[in-house]
Amino acid sequence: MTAEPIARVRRFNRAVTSEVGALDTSFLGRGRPLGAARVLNAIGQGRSDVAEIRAYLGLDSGLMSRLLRGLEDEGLIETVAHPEDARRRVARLSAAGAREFQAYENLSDAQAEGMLARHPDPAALLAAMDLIASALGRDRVVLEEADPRCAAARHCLGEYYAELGRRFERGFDVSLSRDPDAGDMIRPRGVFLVAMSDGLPLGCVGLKGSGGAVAEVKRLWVSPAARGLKIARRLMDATEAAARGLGIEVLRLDTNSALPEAVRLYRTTGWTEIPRFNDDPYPDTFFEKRL
Amino acid sequence: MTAEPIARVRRFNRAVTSEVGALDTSFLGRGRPLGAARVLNAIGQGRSDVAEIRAYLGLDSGLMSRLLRGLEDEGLIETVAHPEDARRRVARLSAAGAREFQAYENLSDAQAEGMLARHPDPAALLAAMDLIASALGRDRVVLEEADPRCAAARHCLGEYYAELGRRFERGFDVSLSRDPDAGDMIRPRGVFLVAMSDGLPLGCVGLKGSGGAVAEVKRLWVSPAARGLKIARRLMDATEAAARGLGIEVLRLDTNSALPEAVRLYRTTGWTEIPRFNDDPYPDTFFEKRL
DNA sequence: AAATATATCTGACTAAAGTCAGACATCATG
DNA sequence: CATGATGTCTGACTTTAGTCAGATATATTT
Repeated sequence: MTAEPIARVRRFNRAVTSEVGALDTSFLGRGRPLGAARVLNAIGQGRSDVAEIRAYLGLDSGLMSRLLRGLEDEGLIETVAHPEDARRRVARLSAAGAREFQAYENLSDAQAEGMLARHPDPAALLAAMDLIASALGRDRVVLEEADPRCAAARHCLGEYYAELGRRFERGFDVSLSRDPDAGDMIRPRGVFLVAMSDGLPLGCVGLKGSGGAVAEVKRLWVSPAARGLKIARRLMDATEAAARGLGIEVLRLDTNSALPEAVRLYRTTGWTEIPRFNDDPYPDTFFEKRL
Repeated sequence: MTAEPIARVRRFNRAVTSEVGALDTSFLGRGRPLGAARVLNAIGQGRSDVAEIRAYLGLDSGLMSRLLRGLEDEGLIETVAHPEDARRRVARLSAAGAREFQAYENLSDAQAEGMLARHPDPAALLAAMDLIASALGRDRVVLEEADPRCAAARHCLGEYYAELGRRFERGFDVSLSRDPDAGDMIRPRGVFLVAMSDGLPLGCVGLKGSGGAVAEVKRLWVSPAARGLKIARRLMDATEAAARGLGIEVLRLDTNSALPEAVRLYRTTGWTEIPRFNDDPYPDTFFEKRL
């Protein structure tokens, strides 16, 4: 790494600024000023409360009012009083507004698709984008309880299995492992948590309950794009809190010494190593924690 | 990769847009409107011809004229007629303007430094940024003749040696290899080419001449951030052209089967495999091309 | 019920950005 | 040297974004 790190960050900034500038003008390309386009998009994304949009876009109340009136005159939105508080207003897209919003979506999709299509290694490009977006949005990673069979969870589990396949010398085959039943990782028996960053799942963990006082932590995974951001730590803390809420008294987990970051995390967060407690062929290290 | 690729690109766009927005407002933080700040920066970056700046920033001639007048009134720039064409004007920073430009530079540097400092793995972040910036600026990669001892060349060679160290089973030690003399890769004996993308060196190649009709191609390398963009191909084509210009009739090179992309490139671009022609311990494959 | 707080709207304003037509000087070409 | 093209400048204009001070209606608190 001889080249100046700061110069490289600034080169990156220049590159994306000109690209993003092109994106902005494409928004203007639909003959609508940026302010109005931003409000239309905010409404299209599901923000309906006018005050919420105002806070999100950082707009003055007077300006916001005029922008809404303009979109209404164009027939793109409708506003009504909030059912629970008649001072507030809620906005929603009309049929024409939905079409217009979709046109903006299509422009963005086309731009994104073009960028991928032009690159010789789209997977590498996506990995780099995920890394940067996760770094910039590190404060906006939220943990959500999810069904282990939902799309976000399946994405995480797929990546988790693929990574075990790469890291274990003899690969990894889920069918040989004791794949937990989804029902055991849903309330009231257990929970499944996904770490989401602006729509992209970046990590997961499962708490597999049995109905008794002992439960198992399974499937802890964090995307390579987000390692070092303390997401695993947050997932584990949230799992423990959920376990306490379910009346669980003892947590157990199995892992493998080929995953040293995981082992290190357990050792530094109050887990104690215990003898093997199952006959799964993959794990070689076992931990327990009393809550 | 279950998650929608296009959704991931758009997540990246959102993340950098808000970051770049924050950068823009920091420019406004110095009490100067964005237009004037952009012109000042363009001049600071060495663009002096007014027409060129106008084209670069996409400004109307009237607006440009007023922005220049404003900066002149502030005492930040001076404009004079172009020495070869009195219709055109050239602008340059005054001492006060240079200080003001430096203040903007420092803001940008601090922002870049902060981004790196906040990340757990700056090297990975930089690699991702290089990859994306190279992908976005792929059309702006230019080949330049350089001294093999200059900073850009040394950067490339350092990365090249490091990569050989990783790819060869027994590592790589330059001192055991036949390191060409810099003088042999400079005109009139040879050339050294560097592929530059907005200031960052992305690849290199050396033509090592001996004064005779036979010369050797050495040190072909392309940054992992820019693989697949046909830079190696362009470097080799430029090398051949330069060799022809130097009156060279036969090119040779040695390589290693641990570098299959390189071997594939040579095979598909008119090189023919020949018997070993040196006793360097590292190469195991040898090629020749008649010009 | 009165006082206060909140959310939106309206009118009057400013700053910045951008557009357009024409003036002017200079250069290139026949 | 006349003609047309080019680059900059000026004045008059519009659009967009944003600010601020009330006005109005509704909710919350005392």
